[in-house]
Amino acid sequence: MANQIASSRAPSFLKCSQCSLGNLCLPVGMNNQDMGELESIIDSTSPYNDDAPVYTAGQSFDKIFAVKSGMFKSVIVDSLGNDHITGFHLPGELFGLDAIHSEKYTSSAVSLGTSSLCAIEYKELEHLSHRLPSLQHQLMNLMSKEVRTSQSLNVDLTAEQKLAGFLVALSSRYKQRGYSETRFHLVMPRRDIANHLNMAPETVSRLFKRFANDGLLEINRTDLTIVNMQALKEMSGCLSVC
Amino acid sequence: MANQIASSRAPSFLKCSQCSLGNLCLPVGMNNQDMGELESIIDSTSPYNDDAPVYTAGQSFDKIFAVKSGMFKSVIVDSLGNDHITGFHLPGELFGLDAIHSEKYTSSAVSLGTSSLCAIEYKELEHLSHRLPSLQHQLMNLMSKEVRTSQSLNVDLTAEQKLAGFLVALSSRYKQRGYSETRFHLVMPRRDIANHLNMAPETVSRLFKRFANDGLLEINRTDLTIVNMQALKEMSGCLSVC
DNA sequence: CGAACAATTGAACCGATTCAAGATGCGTGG
DNA sequence: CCACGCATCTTGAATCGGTTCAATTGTTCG
Repeated sequence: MANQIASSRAPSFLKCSQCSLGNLCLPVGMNNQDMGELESIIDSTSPYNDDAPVYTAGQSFDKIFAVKSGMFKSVIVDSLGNDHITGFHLPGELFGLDAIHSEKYTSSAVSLGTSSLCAIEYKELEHLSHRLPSLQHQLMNLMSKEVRTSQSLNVDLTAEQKLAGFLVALSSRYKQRGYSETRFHLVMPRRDIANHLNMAPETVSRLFKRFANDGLLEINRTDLTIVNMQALKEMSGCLSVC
Repeated sequence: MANQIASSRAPSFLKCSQCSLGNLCLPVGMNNQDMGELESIIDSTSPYNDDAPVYTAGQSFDKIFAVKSGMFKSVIVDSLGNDHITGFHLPGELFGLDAIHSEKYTSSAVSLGTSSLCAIEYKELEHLSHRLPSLQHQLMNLMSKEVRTSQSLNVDLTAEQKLAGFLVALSSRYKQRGYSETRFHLVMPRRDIANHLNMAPETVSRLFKRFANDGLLEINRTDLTIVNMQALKEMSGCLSVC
């Protein structure tokens, strides 16, 4: 609830360019005119409340999304009805790209707390990228990075390594977006962290306690301060970072 | 060390088009002229022997590859020196795409047994795809699919589910390429299967035995026959297929 | 044939889960 | 403003799937 509502009164594309495009991963190496073209296909939408779905698995795919504020999570559901959180999306990050292949969203995206985002028509983006090679390059880059990230999650790690790695990765993503890398809020509940990392919530709890006892971090509810980043990195096996 | 440089006597693109492009995933929905252009940037290389590396992690990225015959595996190495097999590559499949982002190969690719492949200059492919929208679309498709596949591997499954799912996925990939879906060779040793699925080789061994006892399959060394595909699919939780 | 390696089998062990309470925080309404 | 109730988080003890270690069998190839 801490995240403020984006009052979108001003022309949406302008607003959007200010609050999100600036630190969005797409416009690397694009000139102003290209940026203008990119902005023109981006729509701002009204905020999402807690647990509000952006899209649901199975829905036909048309847009990808960029987080403006707050946080979203992507969830897939297996045949037994168990769901699995494939990722959390921070401000400035894109999601929905995994749906391109099947032309349907393969996961559901849900807001954590109150969040807001920009929508981008994928058809238009693809079309635009024909004329803007740098944009296309950037898109492929993103996809490639996504592959690498989820591959590195596949290695077999202890619960300790996974949680340490999760925190280090989160920290570096916040840093990249201009937020503090040592202090931030764990917007998602323990249950979600546990689910994402394939462990029991109890294990997350025990580990946080141990990390705190060992002087690696301080944690109070959702308020996290990383004290010894180096130790966390080493503990994680630092695959995702090195 | 074993891999020599393309002894391309015949015009290489002709060679390659016959043995691989036909069931390669790229040229979906492309006309003949486009196909010709695609072929012209593809190089054929001479065969690789057992354990011969196509590229090594850290090498600067320039080409992606398509398997002509045999099998390759992709391996990443973590900071502790443990390696992890991120995937096996069957005839007709592409690999090396995960390197686009970092401009370096992030994994090593190694031949299993004797295998051969085609090389595609990524720069040229990217360039070509500016003029061929369908090719670009296809590339994004592939990347998106790759994301989805490695994401679905991240869910927490029992050893039984993982192995069953591995076999079902392998079967469907062979089928897609025109091979038998019920009988094929497990080219890779047990150790590699175990590594890929994050389990001990002993566990793979025990499970194969149980699957055989339960009448799900027959297995003799590398020679596998799937007897009860349906049961395997159900056992796997069939995330990768459904 | 015999060495070297891969695969199998058995038994002890361990990390993480599960189950079951308890503690803590938080919104709601009296 | 406090008390209640619900949800989340924490903590402890028992259990289990899968690993590890060790020994055996099987396979390949010089």
